[in-house]
Amino acid sequence: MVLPRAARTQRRTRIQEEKEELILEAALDVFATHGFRGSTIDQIADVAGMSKPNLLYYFRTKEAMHRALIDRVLDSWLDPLREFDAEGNPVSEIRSYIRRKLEMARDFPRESRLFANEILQGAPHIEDELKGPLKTLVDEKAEVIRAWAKAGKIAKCDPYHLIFAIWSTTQHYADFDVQVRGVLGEGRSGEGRFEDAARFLEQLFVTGLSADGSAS
Amino acid sequence: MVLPRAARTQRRTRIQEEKEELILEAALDVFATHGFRGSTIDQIADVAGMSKPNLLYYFRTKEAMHRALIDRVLDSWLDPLREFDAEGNPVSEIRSYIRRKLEMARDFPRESRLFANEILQGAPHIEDELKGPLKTLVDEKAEVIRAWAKAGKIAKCDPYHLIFAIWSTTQHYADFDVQVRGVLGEGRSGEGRFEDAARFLEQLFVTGLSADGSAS
DNA sequence: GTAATGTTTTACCAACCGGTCAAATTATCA
DNA sequence: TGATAATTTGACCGGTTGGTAAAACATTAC
Repeated sequence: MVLPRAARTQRRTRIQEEKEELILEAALDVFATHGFRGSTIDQIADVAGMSKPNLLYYFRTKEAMHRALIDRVLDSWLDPLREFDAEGNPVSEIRSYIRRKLEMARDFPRESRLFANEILQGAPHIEDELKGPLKTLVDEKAEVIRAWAKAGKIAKCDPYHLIFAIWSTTQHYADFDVQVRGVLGEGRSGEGRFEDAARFLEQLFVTGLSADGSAS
Repeated sequence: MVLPRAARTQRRTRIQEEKEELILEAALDVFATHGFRGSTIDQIADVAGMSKPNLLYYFRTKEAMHRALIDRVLDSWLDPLREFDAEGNPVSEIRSYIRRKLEMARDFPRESRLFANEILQGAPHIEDELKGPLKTLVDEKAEVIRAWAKAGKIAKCDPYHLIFAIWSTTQHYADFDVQVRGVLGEGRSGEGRFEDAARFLEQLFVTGLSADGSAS
Protein backbone atom coordinates (compact mmCIF):
# COMPACT_ATOMS: atom_id res chain seq x y z
CA MET A 1 0.00 0.00 0.00
CA VAL A 2 1.05 3.60 -0.43
CA LEU A 3 1.01 4.74 3.14
CA PRO A 4 2.73 8.10 3.10
CA ARG A 5 5.24 8.26 5.85
CA ALA A 6 3.34 10.61 8.11
CA ALA A 7 0.84 7.83 8.76
CA ARG A 8 3.46 5.58 10.30
CA THR A 9 2.56 4.34 13.72
CA GLN A 10 5.82 3.51 15.42
CA ARG A 11 7.94 1.12 13.37
CA ARG A 12 10.39 2.64 10.92
CA THR A 13 12.31 0.72 8.33
CA ARG A 14 16.05 0.94 7.86
CA ILE A 15 15.51 2.87 4.64
CA GLN A 16 13.29 5.36 6.38
CA GLU A 17 15.91 6.06 8.99
CA GLU A 18 18.61 6.52 6.41
CA LYS A 19 16.63 8.64 4.01
CA GLU A 20 15.15 10.88 6.66
CA GLU A 21 18.63 11.48 7.96
CA LEU A 22 19.85 12.27 4.48
CA ILE A 23 17.00 14.67 3.86
CA LEU A 24 17.34 16.54 7.12
CA GLU A 25 21.04 16.92 6.48
CA ALA A 26 20.33 18.44 3.07
CA ALA A 27 17.51 20.54 4.47
CA LEU A 28 19.84 21.95 7.11
CA ASP A 29 22.19 23.05 4.38
CA VAL A 30 19.51 24.78 2.40
CA PHE A 31 17.34 26.28 5.15
CA ALA A 32 20.42 27.58 6.94
CA THR A 33 21.58 29.55 3.94
CA HIS A 34 18.30 30.77 2.51
CA GLY A 35 15.75 30.78 5.30
CA PHE A 36 12.41 29.04 5.06
CA ARG A 37 10.78 31.10 2.36
CA GLY A 38 13.94 31.40 0.33
CA SER A 39 14.44 27.64 0.20
CA THR A 40 12.83 25.34 -2.33
CA ILE A 41 11.99 21.68 -2.12
CA ASP A 42 13.73 21.07 -5.43
CA GLN A 43 16.90 22.54 -4.01
CA ILE A 44 16.78 20.31 -0.98
CA ALA A 45 15.97 17.27 -3.11
CA ASP A 46 18.91 18.15 -5.29
CA VAL A 47 21.32 18.39 -2.38
CA ALA A 48 19.96 15.17 -0.95
CA GLY A 49 20.39 13.50 -4.31
CA MET A 50 16.82 12.34 -4.68
CA SER A 51 13.75 13.30 -6.65
CA LYS A 52 11.28 15.77 -5.27
CA PRO A 53 8.34 13.36 -5.04
CA ASN A 54 10.62 10.90 -3.33
CA LEU A 55 11.53 13.49 -0.78
CA LEU A 56 7.88 14.36 -0.30
CA TYR A 57 7.23 10.73 0.45
CA TYR A 58 9.20 11.13 3.65
CA PHE A 59 8.10 14.64 4.57
CA ARG A 60 4.76 15.57 3.17
CA THR A 61 5.35 19.30 3.13
CA LYS A 62 8.17 21.80 3.24
CA GLU A 63 6.91 22.88 6.63
CA ALA A 64 7.09 19.33 7.96
CA MET A 65 10.75 19.16 6.99
CA HIS A 66 11.48 22.45 8.62
CA ARG A 67 9.68 21.50 11.75
CA ALA A 68 11.44 18.15 12.04
CA LEU A 69 14.73 19.96 11.64
CA ILE A 70 13.94 22.57 14.26
CA ASP A 71 12.79 19.95 16.72
CA ARG A 72 15.89 17.89 16.29
CA VAL A 73 18.30 20.79 16.55
CA LEU A 74 16.72 23.01 19.18
CA ASP A 75 17.32 20.60 22.00
CA SER A 76 21.02 20.13 21.44
CA TRP A 77 21.35 23.83 20.81
CA LEU A 78 20.38 24.59 24.37
CA ASP A 79 22.66 22.00 25.92
CA PRO A 80 25.46 24.41 26.78
CA LEU A 81 23.07 26.54 28.77
CA ARG A 82 21.68 23.51 30.57
CA GLU A 83 25.16 22.52 31.66
CA PHE A 84 25.50 25.87 33.35
CA ASP A 85 25.97 24.77 36.94
CA ALA A 86 24.67 26.70 39.92
CA GLU A 87 27.07 24.89 42.25
CA GLY A 88 30.21 25.60 40.24
CA ASN A 89 32.57 28.50 40.44
CA PRO A 90 30.81 31.49 38.84
CA VAL A 91 33.73 32.79 36.84
CA SER A 92 34.73 29.43 35.48
CA GLU A 93 31.11 28.54 34.75
CA ILE A 94 30.71 31.66 32.67
CA ARG A 95 34.06 31.12 31.05
CA SER A 96 33.27 27.60 30.00
CA TYR A 97 29.78 28.55 28.86
CA ILE A 98 31.37 31.06 26.51
CA ARG A 99 33.79 28.48 25.29
CA ARG A 100 31.12 25.89 24.67
CA LYS A 101 28.96 28.36 22.79
CA LEU A 102 31.93 29.39 20.72
CA GLU A 103 32.73 25.79 19.93
CA MET A 104 29.19 25.27 18.75
CA ALA A 105 29.44 28.32 16.53
CA ARG A 106 32.60 26.83 15.05
CA ASP A 107 31.42 23.24 14.74
CA PHE A 108 27.74 23.74 13.96
CA PRO A 109 27.43 26.98 12.06
CA ARG A 110 24.52 25.72 9.98
CA GLU A 111 22.46 25.03 13.06
CA SER A 112 23.23 28.51 14.31
CA ARG A 113 22.18 30.06 11.02
CA LEU A 114 19.03 28.00 10.91
CA PHE A 115 17.87 29.63 14.12
CA ALA A 116 19.22 33.02 13.19
CA ASN A 117 17.23 32.98 9.97
CA GLU A 118 14.16 31.85 11.76
CA ILE A 119 14.33 34.46 14.49
CA LEU A 120 15.36 37.23 12.15
CA GLN A 121 12.28 36.58 10.10
CA GLY A 122 10.03 36.85 13.11
CA ALA A 123 10.24 33.28 14.40
CA PRO A 124 6.97 32.31 12.72
CA HIS A 125 7.63 28.62 13.34
CA ILE A 126 9.18 28.62 16.79
CA GLU A 127 7.44 31.35 18.70
CA ASP A 128 5.98 28.84 21.12
CA GLU A 129 9.36 27.32 21.88
CA LEU A 130 10.78 30.79 22.55
CA LYS A 131 8.12 31.74 25.03
CA GLY A 132 7.94 28.26 26.51
CA PRO A 133 10.90 25.96 27.10
CA LEU A 134 13.54 28.53 26.16
CA LYS A 135 12.15 31.21 28.44
CA THR A 136 11.84 28.73 31.28
CA LEU A 137 15.43 27.61 30.96
CA VAL A 138 16.73 31.15 30.70
CA ASP A 139 14.67 32.27 33.67
CA GLU A 140 16.15 29.48 35.72
CA LYS A 141 19.75 30.26 34.80
CA ALA A 142 19.18 33.98 35.17
CA GLU A 143 18.16 33.29 38.74
CA VAL A 144 21.45 31.49 39.34
CA ILE A 145 23.41 34.43 37.98
CA ARG A 146 21.39 36.85 40.03
CA ALA A 147 22.21 34.87 43.15
CA TRP A 148 25.91 34.94 42.32
CA ALA A 149 25.77 38.68 41.89
CA LYS A 150 23.86 39.10 45.13
CA ALA A 151 26.47 37.02 46.94
CA GLY A 152 29.16 39.30 45.55
CA LYS A 153 30.79 36.53 43.54
CA ILE A 154 30.46 38.49 40.33
CA ALA A 155 29.55 42.06 39.54
CA LYS A 156 25.96 43.10 39.87
CA CYS A 157 24.41 43.01 36.43
CA ASP A 158 21.24 42.16 34.61
CA PRO A 159 21.50 38.40 34.09
CA TYR A 160 19.24 38.37 31.04
CA HIS A 161 21.32 40.88 29.20
CA LEU A 162 24.43 38.98 30.20
CA ILE A 163 23.03 35.88 28.59
CA PHE A 164 22.03 37.83 25.48
CA ALA A 165 25.55 39.23 25.28
CA ILE A 166 27.08 35.78 25.42
CA TRP A 167 24.68 34.47 22.83
CA SER A 168 25.22 37.31 20.44
CA THR A 169 28.98 37.54 20.67
CA THR A 170 29.52 33.83 20.19
CA GLN A 171 26.89 33.16 17.55
CA HIS A 172 28.19 36.14 15.64
CA TYR A 173 31.10 33.99 14.47
CA ALA A 174 28.72 31.51 12.90
CA ASP A 175 25.94 33.77 11.66
CA PHE A 176 28.09 36.61 10.35
CA ASP A 177 31.00 34.49 9.28
CA VAL A 178 31.19 36.09 5.84
CA GLN A 179 31.49 39.51 7.39
CA VAL A 180 34.08 38.40 9.92
CA ARG A 181 36.15 36.82 7.18
CA GLY A 182 35.67 39.82 4.92
CA VAL A 183 36.88 42.24 7.56
CA LEU A 184 39.71 40.15 8.91
CA GLY A 185 40.87 39.18 5.47
CA GLU A 186 42.12 35.72 4.73
CA GLY A 187 45.06 36.28 7.02
CA ARG A 188 43.78 34.97 10.32
CA SER A 189 42.54 31.65 9.05
CA GLY A 190 39.98 29.28 10.55
CA GLU A 191 41.46 27.84 13.70
CA GLY A 192 43.39 30.91 14.78
CA ARG A 193 40.34 33.09 14.44
CA PHE A 194 38.39 31.10 16.98
CA GLU A 195 41.28 31.11 19.40
CA ASP A 196 41.53 34.90 19.13
CA ALA A 197 37.81 35.23 19.64
CA ALA A 198 37.83 32.93 22.64
CA ARG A 199 40.68 34.79 24.25
CA PHE A 200 39.04 38.14 23.70
CA LEU A 201 35.60 37.12 24.89
CA GLU A 202 36.87 35.41 28.00
CA GLN A 203 38.87 38.48 28.87
CA LEU A 204 35.92 40.75 28.19
CA PHE A 205 33.39 38.83 30.24
CA VAL A 206 35.64 37.72 33.06
CA THR A 207 37.11 41.16 33.60
CA GLY A 208 33.81 42.85 32.83
CA LEU A 209 32.05 40.83 35.50
CA SER A 210 34.72 40.93 38.16
CA ALA A 211 33.11 41.39 41.54
CA ASP A 212 34.25 44.97 42.01
CA GLY A 213 32.25 46.17 39.00
CA SER A 214 29.67 48.77 39.88
CA ALA A 215 26.44 49.76 38.06
CA SER A 216 22.98 48.57 39.01
CA MET B 1 7.46 58.38 -24.75
CA VAL B 2 7.82 55.37 -22.54
CA LEU B 3 11.27 55.90 -21.15
CA PRO B 4 11.61 53.42 -18.32
CA ARG B 5 13.13 55.10 -15.36
CA ALA B 6 16.56 53.52 -15.56
CA ALA B 7 17.22 55.53 -18.69
CA ARG B 8 16.90 58.84 -16.87
CA THR B 9 19.82 61.13 -17.33
CA GLN B 10 19.79 63.41 -14.34
CA ARG B 11 16.46 65.15 -13.92
CA ARG B 12 13.88 63.47 -11.73
CA THR B 13 10.31 64.56 -11.42
CA ARG B 14 8.55 65.14 -8.14
CA ILE B 15 6.53 61.99 -8.68
CA GLN B 16 9.66 59.97 -9.24
CA GLU B 17 11.13 61.19 -5.98
CA GLU B 18 8.00 60.40 -4.07
CA LYS B 19 7.34 57.02 -5.58
CA GLU B 20 10.89 55.81 -5.31
CA GLU B 21 10.85 56.82 -1.69
CA LEU B 22 7.59 54.97 -1.19
CA ILE B 23 8.90 51.87 -2.90
CA LEU B 24 12.16 51.74 -1.00
CA GLU B 25 10.27 52.16 2.23
CA ALA B 26 8.07 49.20 1.36
CA ALA B 27 11.01 47.21 0.09
CA LEU B 28 12.83 47.77 3.36
CA ASP B 29 9.87 46.34 5.19
CA VAL B 30 9.73 43.25 3.06
CA PHE B 31 13.40 42.53 2.46
CA ALA B 32 14.17 43.02 6.14
CA THR B 33 11.69 40.38 7.20
CA HIS B 34 12.09 37.81 4.46
CA GLY B 35 15.52 38.29 2.93
CA PHE B 36 16.08 38.76 -0.77
CA ARG B 37 15.01 35.37 -2.03
CA GLY B 38 12.10 35.12 0.34
CA SER B 39 10.64 38.43 -0.80
CA THR B 40 8.40 38.88 -3.80
CA ILE B 41 7.79 41.91 -5.95
CA ASP B 42 4.06 41.49 -5.52
CA GLN B 43 4.50 41.69 -1.78
CA ILE B 44 6.49 44.89 -2.03
CA ALA B 45 4.04 46.36 -4.51
CA ASP B 46 1.26 45.48 -2.14
CA VAL B 47 2.91 47.17 0.83
CA ALA B 48 3.71 50.19 -1.30
CA GLY B 49 0.10 50.30 -2.45
CA MET B 50 0.84 50.18 -6.14
CA SER B 51 0.60 47.69 -8.97
CA LYS B 52 3.53 45.46 -9.81
CA PRO B 53 4.13 46.87 -13.29
CA ASN B 54 4.00 50.33 -11.85
CA LEU B 55 6.65 49.41 -9.33
CA LEU B 56 8.76 47.90 -12.08
CA TYR B 57 8.52 51.16 -13.94
CA TYR B 58 10.68 52.71 -11.23
CA PHE B 59 12.97 49.78 -10.54
CA ARG B 60 13.37 47.46 -13.45
CA THR B 61 14.24 44.38 -11.42
CA LYS B 62 13.98 43.06 -7.92
CA GLU B 63 17.75 43.22 -7.71
CA ALA B 64 17.76 46.89 -8.66
CA MET B 65 15.45 47.63 -5.77
CA HIS B 66 17.56 45.67 -3.37
CA ARG B 67 20.72 47.33 -4.54
CA ALA B 68 19.25 50.82 -4.29
CA LEU B 69 18.17 49.99 -0.77
CA ILE B 70 21.54 48.64 0.27
CA ASP B 71 23.36 51.61 -1.21
CA ARG B 72 21.14 54.07 0.57
CA VAL B 73 21.33 52.35 3.93
CA LEU B 74 24.90 51.11 4.11
CA ASP B 75 26.43 54.52 4.34
CA SER B 76 24.37 55.74 7.25
CA TRP B 77 24.79 52.39 8.90
CA LEU B 78 28.49 52.94 9.27
CA ASP B 79 28.21 56.48 10.56
CA PRO B 80 28.58 55.56 14.22
CA LEU B 81 31.89 53.87 13.53
CA ARG B 82 33.10 56.84 11.48
CA GLU B 83 32.41 59.14 14.41
CA PHE B 84 34.74 57.07 16.51
CA ASP B 85 37.37 59.65 17.36
CA ALA B 86 41.06 58.85 17.77
CA GLU B 87 41.62 62.09 19.69
CA GLY B 88 38.84 61.54 22.20
CA ASN B 89 38.94 59.82 25.55
CA PRO B 90 39.11 56.07 24.88
CA VAL B 91 36.60 54.95 27.45
CA SER B 92 34.04 57.58 26.58
CA GLU B 93 34.55 56.97 22.87
CA ILE B 94 33.79 53.30 23.29
CA ARG B 95 30.93 54.05 25.59
CA SER B 96 29.29 56.44 23.17
CA TYR B 97 29.92 54.12 20.24
CA ILE B 98 27.98 51.45 22.07
CA ARG B 99 25.22 53.88 22.81
CA ARG B 100 24.97 55.05 19.23
CA LYS B 101 24.88 51.51 17.91
CA LEU B 102 22.22 50.63 20.43
CA GLU B 103 20.16 53.63 19.42
CA MET B 104 20.37 52.54 15.82
CA ALA B 105 19.22 49.06 16.75
CA ARG B 106 16.27 50.64 18.52
CA ASP B 107 15.40 53.27 15.92
CA PHE B 108 16.27 51.44 12.71
CA PRO B 109 15.70 47.75 13.32
CA ARG B 110 14.65 47.09 9.75
CA GLU B 111 17.92 48.42 8.42
CA SER B 112 19.75 46.16 10.83
CA ARG B 113 17.75 43.15 9.74
CA LEU B 114 18.26 43.97 6.11
CA PHE B 115 22.00 43.58 6.58
CA ALA B 116 21.67 40.67 8.92
CA ASN B 117 19.62 38.77 6.37
CA GLU B 118 22.05 39.62 3.65
CA ILE B 119 25.14 38.58 5.58
CA LEU B 120 23.50 35.53 7.05
CA GLN B 121 22.73 34.31 3.58
CA GLY B 122 26.30 34.68 2.46
CA ALA B 123 26.29 38.36 1.51
CA PRO B 124 25.82 37.57 -2.19
CA HIS B 125 25.02 41.21 -2.96
CA ILE B 126 27.42 43.09 -0.74
CA GLU B 127 30.56 41.04 -0.65
CA ASP B 128 32.51 43.80 -2.37
CA GLU B 129 31.42 46.38 0.16
CA LEU B 130 32.47 44.07 3.00
CA LYS B 131 35.94 43.52 1.70
CA GLY B 132 36.29 47.08 0.46
CA PRO B 133 34.98 50.17 2.25
CA LEU B 134 33.90 48.31 5.38
CA LYS B 135 37.20 46.56 5.84
CA THR B 136 39.09 49.79 5.24
CA LEU B 137 37.08 51.65 7.84
CA VAL B 138 37.38 48.87 10.39
CA ASP B 139 41.11 48.54 9.80
CA GLU B 140 41.50 52.23 10.43
CA LYS B 141 39.52 52.21 13.67
CA ALA B 142 41.17 49.00 14.83
CA GLU B 143 44.48 50.79 14.55
CA VAL B 144 43.20 53.54 16.81
CA ILE B 145 42.10 51.02 19.40
CA ARG B 146 45.38 49.19 19.18
CA ALA B 147 47.22 52.45 19.84
CA TRP B 148 45.07 53.11 22.89
CA ALA B 149 45.85 49.67 24.22
CA LYS B 150 49.53 50.10 23.55
CA ALA B 151 49.51 53.41 25.40
CA GLY B 152 47.91 51.65 28.36
CA LYS B 153 44.72 53.67 28.12
CA ILE B 154 42.61 50.55 27.83
CA ALA B 155 43.30 46.88 28.34
CA LYS B 156 45.28 45.07 25.72
CA CYS B 157 42.86 43.26 23.47
CA ASP B 158 42.26 42.31 19.88
CA PRO B 159 40.61 45.40 18.42
CA TYR B 160 38.80 43.51 15.67
CA HIS B 161 37.11 41.19 18.07
CA LEU B 162 36.23 44.13 20.25
CA ILE B 163 34.46 45.73 17.32
CA PHE B 164 32.71 42.47 16.50
CA ALA B 165 31.56 42.20 20.09
CA ILE B 166 30.09 45.67 20.04
CA TRP B 167 28.37 45.04 16.74
CA SER B 168 26.90 41.73 17.79
CA THR B 169 25.70 42.72 21.23
CA THR B 170 24.00 45.88 20.05
CA GLN B 171 22.52 44.59 16.80
CA HIS B 172 21.20 41.61 18.71
CA TYR B 173 18.42 43.81 20.04
CA ALA B 174 17.25 44.59 16.53
CA ASP B 175 17.93 41.32 14.74
CA PHE B 176 16.76 38.97 17.47
CA ASP B 177 14.08 41.20 18.85
CA VAL B 178 11.47 38.44 18.82
CA GLN B 179 13.69 36.24 20.90
CA VAL B 180 14.57 38.99 23.33
CA ARG B 181 10.91 39.82 23.78
CA GLY B 182 10.00 36.16 24.07
CA VAL B 183 12.53 35.52 26.79
CA LEU B 184 12.00 38.72 28.74
CA GLY B 185 8.25 38.47 28.46
CA GLU B 186 6.11 41.52 27.90
CA GLY B 187 7.13 42.86 31.29
CA ARG B 188 10.15 44.95 30.43
CA SER B 189 8.56 46.90 27.62
CA GLY B 190 10.21 48.86 24.82
CA GLU B 191 11.94 51.84 26.34
CA GLY B 192 13.01 50.17 29.56
CA ARG B 193 14.57 47.25 27.73
CA PHE B 194 16.95 49.47 25.83
CA GLU B 195 17.93 51.32 28.96
CA ASP B 196 18.70 48.04 30.70
CA ALA B 197 20.70 46.86 27.72
CA ALA B 198 22.64 50.10 27.51
CA ARG B 199 23.48 50.00 31.20
CA PHE B 200 24.62 46.41 31.02
CA LEU B 201 26.70 46.78 27.89
CA GLU B 202 28.42 49.92 29.07
CA GLN B 203 29.29 48.21 32.32
CA LEU B 204 30.52 45.12 30.50
CA PHE B 205 32.72 46.90 28.02
CA VAL B 206 34.00 49.68 30.22
CA THR B 207 34.90 47.36 33.07
CA GLY B 208 36.02 44.64 30.71
CA LEU B 209 38.45 46.98 29.01
CA SER B 210 39.75 48.76 32.04
CA ALA B 211 43.48 49.32 31.64
CA ASP B 212 44.51 46.76 34.24
CA GLY B 213 43.01 43.88 32.25
CA SER B 214 45.56 41.28 31.21
CA ALA B 215 45.55 38.75 28.32
CA SER B 216 47.17 39.36 24.96
C1' DG C 1 8.10 -18.01 -4.76
C1' DT C 2 4.64 -14.99 -3.99
C1' DA C 3 1.90 -11.73 -1.75
C1' DA C 4 1.94 -7.75 0.84
C1' DT C 5 4.20 -3.83 1.87
C1' DG C 6 7.52 -0.13 1.20
C1' DT C 7 9.96 2.93 -2.11
C1' DT C 8 10.85 5.47 -6.30
C1' DT C 9 9.73 7.50 -10.62
C1' DT C 10 7.14 9.74 -14.36
C1' DA C 11 3.88 12.75 -15.56
C1' DC C 12 1.29 16.25 -14.13
C1' DC C 13 -1.28 20.47 -11.94
C1' DA C 14 -2.63 24.93 -10.25
C1' DA C 15 -0.72 28.83 -8.15
C1' DC C 16 2.91 31.93 -8.05
C1' DC C 17 6.96 34.37 -9.65
C1' DG C 18 9.77 37.89 -12.13
C1' DG C 19 9.12 40.49 -15.85
C1' DT C 20 7.08 42.46 -20.58
C1' DC C 21 3.94 44.94 -23.55
C1' DA C 22 0.78 48.01 -25.34
C1' DA C 23 -2.74 50.70 -24.39
C1' DA C 24 -4.97 53.98 -21.30
C1' DT C 25 -4.54 57.65 -18.23
C1' DT C 26 -2.59 61.68 -16.13
C1' DA C 27 0.66 65.52 -15.51
C1' DT C 28 3.44 69.26 -17.71
C1' DC C 29 4.13 73.15 -20.20
C1' DA C 30 4.19 76.11 -24.39
C1' DT D 1 -5.85 74.33 -25.27
C1' DG D 2 -3.41 70.98 -27.14
C1' DA D 3 0.78 68.44 -27.76
C1' DT D 4 4.10 65.96 -25.48
C1' DA D 5 6.05 63.37 -22.08
C1' DA D 6 5.38 60.80 -17.68
C1' DT D 7 2.77 57.46 -15.23
C1' DT D 8 -0.41 53.67 -14.44
C1' DT D 9 -2.92 49.67 -15.64
C1' DG D 10 -4.56 45.03 -17.31
C1' DA D 11 -3.51 41.28 -19.90
C1' DC D 12 -0.17 38.25 -20.55
C1' DC D 13 4.24 34.97 -20.73
C1' DG D 14 7.50 31.42 -19.71
C1' DG D 15 9.60 29.41 -15.83
C1' DT D 16 9.38 27.90 -11.07
C1' DT D 17 7.07 26.36 -6.98
C1' DG D 18 4.73 23.25 -3.65
C1' DG D 19 2.38 19.32 -4.07
C1' DT D 20 -0.44 15.08 -6.18
C1' DA D 21 -1.67 10.61 -8.62
C1' DA D 22 -0.70 6.47 -10.24
C1' DA D 23 1.99 3.20 -11.73
C1' DA D 24 6.64 0.87 -11.69
C1' DC D 25 9.91 -1.02 -8.89
C1' DA D 26 12.13 -2.99 -4.70
C1' DT D 27 12.00 -5.26 -0.25
C1' DT D 28 10.37 -8.03 3.24
C1' DA D 29 7.63 -11.70 5.49
C1' DC D 30 5.77 -16.01 5.04
